[in-house]
Amino acid sequence: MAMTAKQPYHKGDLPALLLKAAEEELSENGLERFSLRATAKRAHVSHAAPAHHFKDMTGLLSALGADGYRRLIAAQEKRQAQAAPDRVSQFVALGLGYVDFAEAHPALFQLMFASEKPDRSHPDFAETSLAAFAKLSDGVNALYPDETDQARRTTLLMTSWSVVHGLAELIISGRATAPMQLDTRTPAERDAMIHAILMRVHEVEG
Amino acid sequence: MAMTAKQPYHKGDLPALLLKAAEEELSENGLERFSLRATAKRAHVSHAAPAHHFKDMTGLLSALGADGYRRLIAAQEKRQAQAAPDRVSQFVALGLGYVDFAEAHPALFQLMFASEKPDRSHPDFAETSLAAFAKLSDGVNALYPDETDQARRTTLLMTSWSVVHGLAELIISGRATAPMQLDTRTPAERDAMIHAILMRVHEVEG
DNA sequence: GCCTGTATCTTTACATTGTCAAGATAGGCT
DNA sequence: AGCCTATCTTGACAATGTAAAGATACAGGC
Repeated sequence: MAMTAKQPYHKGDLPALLLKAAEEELSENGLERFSLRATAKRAHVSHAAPAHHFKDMTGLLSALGADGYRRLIAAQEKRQAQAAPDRVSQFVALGLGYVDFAEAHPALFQLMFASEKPDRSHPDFAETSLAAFAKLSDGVNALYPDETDQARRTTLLMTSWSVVHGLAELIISGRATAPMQLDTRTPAERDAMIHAILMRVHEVEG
Repeated sequence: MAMTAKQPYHKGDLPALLLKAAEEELSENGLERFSLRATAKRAHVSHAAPAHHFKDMTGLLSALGADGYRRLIAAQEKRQAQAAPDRVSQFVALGLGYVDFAEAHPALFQLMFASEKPDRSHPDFAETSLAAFAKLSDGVNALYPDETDQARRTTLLMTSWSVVHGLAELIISGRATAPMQLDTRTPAERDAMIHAILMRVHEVEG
């Protein structure tokens, strides 16, 4: 996402400005109340300005979603950098980063995974979402280096993905708050609970 | 215009008609393109007619969501009736019914679990969603009748719920199709895969 | 039987939305 | 300099959810 130093016009880097404004709108109002015109207004441009950079709302949200995948991966890598180097710790870090991201950017997370507003065939969106999938897939495979049965690998991958994705969804929709008593947990307790949930899927010792 | 004999008014049971129309709209257009006016048009009433029975769109969708929870439970019970009576089979049936429902009514599922359009404090919505949660919770507890540690019970419940909910979300969003090759599976194969994924969480023998 | 009242439904109106088309602006290029 | 093209603004349009006012039809009291 690095931008060139040379500003194209008098307005500054409008695409970046719009992406920033769009995310702020998303955070404040949620995905379902997202408005293109409000985004333009927040960026101090006319309501039709976004159309020239992103063709329509789908284009803007596709670009924003692609950015989201990059930041999802970054959140996972941040956790991995803090974690012990063994396979299990590295795998759990993937899940913790996944949940971190969902909690920090719930509307963006929904945009990326549970919305038809972005265009999944958008080049950037498709590429980054595939990269995120590949990262998770690699993490699961690294947990079971000796597993050769393809069907079992699929089961392990889908179980891992399902549990972390489902947990993220249940947390950001507020449905996990009461069962897990999340509002009375310290960050360390929260991490320990998520660790226990994620590793319940795997018989590997951690 | 011919009138029915006993129905309250000349129009028949409009609330039920609207709920049916709303669900058809939801199925055909998805949650994000749902339109109250289109629903009214489908029911052959004016666009403002729904407001008198359900105050606004939130009211209609809350009622529809409540209906969804009842049918989610029904889908689970149908699977349970077909399954063997042992605890493990009954538990897996809960998960299969959960996924069945999500696949059969993806937009309704999203409305129930991943939307802010319905009002979760709506009496009917709150009650039925709680009943669905209780059913799942009971199923998990029945799997571990001897478990007394509350923290472990919570871990087991949240892991089970996360994995089945995440799997449902990944399936209906199309993200599980390729990894699981769902488009080349027979129903029996699909059930076996889901069974394997769900039971990966539990060390109980099945 | 008739009249009033009330629940039901329709019509009208309004602000907001996304998108398109036409006009305005300004920097780049020959 | 003068055209050109990308960029942005303005204006317009259809669709949407909601509220208010008008119309309709049944219920109940007299």
